[in-house]
Amino acid sequence: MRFSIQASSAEPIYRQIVEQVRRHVASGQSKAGDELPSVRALAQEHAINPMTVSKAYSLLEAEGLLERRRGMGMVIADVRPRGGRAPRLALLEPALRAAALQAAQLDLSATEAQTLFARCLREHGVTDDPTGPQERPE
Amino acid sequence: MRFSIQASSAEPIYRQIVEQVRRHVASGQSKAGDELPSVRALAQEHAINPMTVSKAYSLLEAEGLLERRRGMGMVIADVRPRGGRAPRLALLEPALRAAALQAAQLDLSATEAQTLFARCLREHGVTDDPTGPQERPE
Amino acid sequence: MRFSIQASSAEPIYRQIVEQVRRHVASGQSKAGDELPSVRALAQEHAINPMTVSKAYSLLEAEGLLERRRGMGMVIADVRPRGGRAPRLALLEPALRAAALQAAQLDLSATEAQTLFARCLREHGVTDDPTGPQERPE
Amino acid sequence: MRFSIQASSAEPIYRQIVEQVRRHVASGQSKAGDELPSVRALAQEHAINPMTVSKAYSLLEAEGLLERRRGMGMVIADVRPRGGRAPRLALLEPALRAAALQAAQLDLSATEAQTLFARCLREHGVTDDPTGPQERPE
DNA sequence: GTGGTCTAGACCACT
DNA sequence: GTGGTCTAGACCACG
Repeated sequence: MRFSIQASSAEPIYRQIVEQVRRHVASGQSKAGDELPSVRALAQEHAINPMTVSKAYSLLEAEGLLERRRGMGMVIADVRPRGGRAPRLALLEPALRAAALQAAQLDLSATEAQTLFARCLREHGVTDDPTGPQERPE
Repeated sequence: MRFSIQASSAEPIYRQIVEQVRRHVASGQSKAGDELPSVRALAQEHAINPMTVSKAYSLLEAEGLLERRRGMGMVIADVRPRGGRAPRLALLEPALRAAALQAAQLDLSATEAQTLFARCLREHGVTDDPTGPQERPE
Repeated sequence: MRFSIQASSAEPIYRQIVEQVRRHVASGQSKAGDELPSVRALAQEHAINPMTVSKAYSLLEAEGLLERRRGMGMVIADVRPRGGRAPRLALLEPALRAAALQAAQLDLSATEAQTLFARCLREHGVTDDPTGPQERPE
Repeated sequence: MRFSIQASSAEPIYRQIVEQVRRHVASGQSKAGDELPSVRALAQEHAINPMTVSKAYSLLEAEGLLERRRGMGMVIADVRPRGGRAPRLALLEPALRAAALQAAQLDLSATEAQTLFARCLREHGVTDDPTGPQERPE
């Protein structure tokens, strides 16, 4: 599993890790039993403090998303494989609700907002190319 | 001008105030000379610390968006009405970029993300109905 | 709220704090809105590192038992006032189950185990006196 | 001799083994000369690291409870059979003291705690059926 | 090798 | 004043 850490971001480093693991699991890119990079390895790779990584892992363990295999590192916990897209959309919704609120306060039109969003999606490589995990529409 | 303050939000209170004033002005819902609620009134109404309100107002004053009228509180400064959508869209873009990044990490399709966004916009009353402040060519 | 911290215990300090807050709330000795000692105050009182206290508070916040009042410290969250004894007994049960398992492996009789438990309860000031929390000999 | 190992427990695996052997011997269910499962057998049966089993056995050997018979594995050492209940009760007491402390902090009554303990004992098959060594307390 | 805990101290943000 | 974050380094426990 590859992490992208931005020390300059306003989002705390430990939280960047937490969120990325959550999304990685929710999107099915990580499955139960998959190993995570060791605290020390991840810390060294991104030149951050091991305790910062450890904090992120501990939170994920408390959340039940990770399991500690003593002496052997952390692995993705055996969370129920929640089939549909629904859980992933639920993770995205807060960000979109916040954006919609801002659009309302800015008195923009729906088309303006959606056109801008479409551009942002393209810039991040989000398309309708069905190459990802296949799932039945609900 | 009505404020919506959420003490439980991750966004600092003073920043919530700043952003809401910015959007209100950018969208033309507040015009030069409009008065803002007094520090004490706003603080009492939302049960927050007056210093927090004062900090927000001071930032906006430093930004040039507000002016301090002695004995009369703060009023919207005489900023040139910037007609176009461009500035308002620029204010919205960061939120949408963040959402697009999350959609990418969640491995969602563009259609899924936009369908959800459309729903969020509707829930916040954002439509294509041209009832808001019209764009005025200079 | 008074804390009893034993640095020599095998139980980590941050966990001692977490458990004591949990029990304090479960037993009704702390109610929603009650303030906790500040991180620095608690750290200084027991000569421990502020970060250790902060870790405990953060875990309790993630658990929903505490709320952060920004710039004003932590308070007991508005958890549903769970009336009965049932939740409190549930918190005690794991310890008693472990003890019962040990009694079984030691091939002790029920009376022997219960007599010993009765003595332990007395030593900790647990009686049937229905007058609320009494001072306990330490 | 049957072991019950829980990798998910907070108690270290090696310690689970040590404690179970101790109780087995203290209760007379294992006698001097009885063989223990081999390190490899025990490790394989519970899918744990052989070094973990070996560590437990070594501790017990250092304690004098086990003896290493070359080529024959470990056997229970020739410890004097200490007839009384006192040693066995002493092994149980720490668990009960911890439980009593929790009961005190939870502001439970003695009767509540003991009723719950009685149920836990029954669930583990601990009765007053006089199958073990009889003795009169005090 | 793994993660856990704690310390000491710095700096930041919010109220 | 409050808590949050991060660092650097130490020591421990486990496998």
